[in-house]
Amino acid sequence: MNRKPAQKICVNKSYHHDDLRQKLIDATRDMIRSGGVEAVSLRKLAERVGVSRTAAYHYFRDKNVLLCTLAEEGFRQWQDQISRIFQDESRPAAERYRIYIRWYMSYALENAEYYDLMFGRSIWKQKCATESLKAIAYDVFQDQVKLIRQGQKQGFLPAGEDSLRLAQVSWGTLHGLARLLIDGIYTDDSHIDEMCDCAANLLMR
Amino acid sequence: MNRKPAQKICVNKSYHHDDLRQKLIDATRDMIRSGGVEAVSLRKLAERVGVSRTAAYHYFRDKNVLLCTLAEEGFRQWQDQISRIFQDESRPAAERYRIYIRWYMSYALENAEYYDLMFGRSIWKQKCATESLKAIAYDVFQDQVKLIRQGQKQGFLPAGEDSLRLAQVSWGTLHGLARLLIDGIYTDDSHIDEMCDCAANLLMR
DNA sequence: CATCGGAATTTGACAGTGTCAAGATTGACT
DNA sequence: AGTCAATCTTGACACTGTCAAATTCCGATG
Repeated sequence: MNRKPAQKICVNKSYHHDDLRQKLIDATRDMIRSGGVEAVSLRKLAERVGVSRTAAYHYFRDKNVLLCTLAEEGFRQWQDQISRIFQDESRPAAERYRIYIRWYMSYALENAEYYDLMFGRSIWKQKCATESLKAIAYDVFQDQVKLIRQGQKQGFLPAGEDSLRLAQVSWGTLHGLARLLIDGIYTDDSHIDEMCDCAANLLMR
Repeated sequence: MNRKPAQKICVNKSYHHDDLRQKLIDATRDMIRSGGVEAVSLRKLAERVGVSRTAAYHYFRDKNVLLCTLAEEGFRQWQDQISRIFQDESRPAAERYRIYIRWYMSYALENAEYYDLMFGRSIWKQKCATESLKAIAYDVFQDQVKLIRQGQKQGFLPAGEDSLRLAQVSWGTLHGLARLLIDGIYTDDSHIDEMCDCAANLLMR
């Protein structure tokens, strides 16, 4: 129990950052954007923020919770952007849906690492997802089902199919294409618009 | 220079297993099946085979090459099974395609960890895939394009679409659904057949 | 004003991981 | 018998996530 008062002069530069939590989140987002989820290391993160290795554990139970927090943030923006697309009354509903498809794919490719975080196995496999993350994701999917049902009523989506199944399959199509491109299985990304249109043609008629 | 005859008396319990390479592959396959790609550790693998930590490095340049070898094996079986489905002349072509879709999904779910290896990011991202792996995967995809083109000629797939795009999108649909289920984003796996049928309905008409 | 509690942060430690460089062991061939 | 190259082991390094136990600090209480 020694410890001299000593260096309090130069203040809490070392101890007590304000809003370390937010700083951690911001830095993590940066790391994901540049190097992907796999490049996120709690130790590098700490070094980057200028704090000790285990400091983050005060704000996030473990690495998984930190990642879930980021993913949650992603889903909120995702939801915003989609609702913005479909609120644009200046275009016919069917065209909005085509735009949505193109937006989906370009978002996924431009934010590949972030998309991978949100929809990747690292977070969702075997009950890793936070309750609040599951909640927002479920919400987003429900929005999707509503849009599909609406599209069926408006006549540009096949009315014969069950709305839930149609939502699952149409999301599956977009997600599948996105993943195949992001993961590097489809190596030619110079015909994405054609792929989008082809998908749209199958869905809408 | 093949040293085949060379059968030592007995011994070599410690040094010189025969066909260690194959033993490593087999053990790795087991580990993948039970715990997934992420559960594969070279050290555990070595311990399991009864060999030292770095023994595997004599047969595989690194962990990635080992995994690619396994994936390659998977693709070969994959190709076999598909060609078997489409060679069954007792059923009409359109029905064969429906069967294929159901087979795809059930294979993916029953061999989730293996599917994840074959089509997962861990292998394909940023030039990790072996040349021979890329070759067989490309081959499988080309088969797919041929089947699509054939289906278009036979009239149960939309003739207006470009065959390549249609192959990309249809695979995308199946892959997307498989991934969403495997990765635990779709949590309800009790309506898979309905999802398959819905996908088939969109594709064929 | 001193002190004390609890929150914030650090240090130390442990069990993992992949992989490299060097050394040890072996069987086959001369 | 001796050599050689293939095979396998040992040692080491730099990473990783996370736990337990210190330490440091701020603010409220006496």
